[in-house]
Amino acid sequence: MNKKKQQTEQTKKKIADAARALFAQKGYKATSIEDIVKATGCSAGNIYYHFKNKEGLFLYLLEEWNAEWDKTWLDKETLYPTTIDKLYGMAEQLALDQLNHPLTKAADEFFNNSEKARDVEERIHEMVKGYLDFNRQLLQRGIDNHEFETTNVTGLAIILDSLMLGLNQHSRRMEREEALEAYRLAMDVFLHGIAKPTRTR
Amino acid sequence: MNKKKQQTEQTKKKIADAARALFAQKGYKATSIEDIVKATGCSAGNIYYHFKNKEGLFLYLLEEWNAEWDKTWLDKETLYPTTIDKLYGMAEQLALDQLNHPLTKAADEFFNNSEKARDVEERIHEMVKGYLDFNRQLLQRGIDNHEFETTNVTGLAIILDSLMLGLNQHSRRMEREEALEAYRLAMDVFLHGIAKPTRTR
DNA sequence: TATAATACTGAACTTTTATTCAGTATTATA
DNA sequence: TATAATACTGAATAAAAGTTCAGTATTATA
Repeated sequence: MNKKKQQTEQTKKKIADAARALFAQKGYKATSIEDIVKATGCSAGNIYYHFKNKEGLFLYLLEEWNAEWDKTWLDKETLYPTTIDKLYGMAEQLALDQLNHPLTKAADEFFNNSEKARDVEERIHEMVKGYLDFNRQLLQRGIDNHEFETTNVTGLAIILDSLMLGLNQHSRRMEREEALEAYRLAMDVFLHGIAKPTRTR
Repeated sequence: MNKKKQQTEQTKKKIADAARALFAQKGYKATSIEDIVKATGCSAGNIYYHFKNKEGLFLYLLEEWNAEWDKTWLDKETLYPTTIDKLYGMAEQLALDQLNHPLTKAADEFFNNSEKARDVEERIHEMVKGYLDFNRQLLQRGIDNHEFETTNVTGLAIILDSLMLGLNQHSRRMEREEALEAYRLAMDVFLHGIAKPTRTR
């Protein structure tokens, strides 16, 4: 009850690694099962033995990715004293993540694709909810700390996610420093706005 | 030299109208040429007589759409006294446009699709540049009017576009009023930020 | 060792869909 | 009216790519 499990783990990892690299490089649709077959040396059938289908394989990678993001974040988070610092930290991590690991492009393609099975649609929806919850909790802490003056936490969570989502797309055309700067600027604006402080709001 | 041109115009419009509705409803990839054939009653060959290919047809619709957006905007713009008002007005128009005319979803699918011809990639890039220029000019006017305190106009143009881009995605899951409110809130944040006005920046 | 379970192969299947093109019909030109 | 140009037909093409499955090999179980 060991050599089998070990083998399965190893093969699954081999497929996942190759698929991740290919999806990142070529995009979701442009990466065929045949490509993964060539890259791994294992058969098409074997891929379908370990993963439900192409969508399932990609979802697996997405969730693995999310889990790693969370882990990295938890390690960092305590280092940031204020919520404002945390926000800048989050923006930086998102920027770096995107620069190092361009699965984001394939993810956008996947999310925006019109032909998705019902269960896939649901899992994506769950993920989005997860991102929003993350933002909501972060912002709520800022409110509790009296760092922010706002009531509509849910609304702001969406604004923040929108900002990151959009930047994610734009930063694909940027160099490393440019991207990092853009994410910082986005946080500046999110926190302080651009209007002169007349504050007639 | 008349009945022919008239016929061409009419057919082209018939195809464009049907395609627009289908793309909006089903998405880009999920809309087949066959669908358009059925909806218009004209043959597949005829579609290819009037448009280079499926991509070309979609690009035609996109550019038509952009042109209309500009026209609508120019009509409204003068009604807004300050740049701040203009920004809220722009956000509202984007929200409404998206609510009434969900070609945006298909457009995202199209933009994010990994398999695009070189010339298509370029036309998309031109469009993005157009959006950024639009933002840049708007913001520059605000600076000239001393409404904003900022120097990095180009950076802010990207931030603004990112915000609208991301909201565009989120607002698909919203009702009309909710979406409008989200766009307004986004503008509030863009202009004033969420941090308490300590302004240690 | 015999049997069951698991891991894997790879060719064939299936389906989908954009695109073409030889040929026809309609309208403009001279 | 003859000829050229334009508008259109629709069946055939063609190529891709995800998925399946009957069969084989390897390992666990009893």
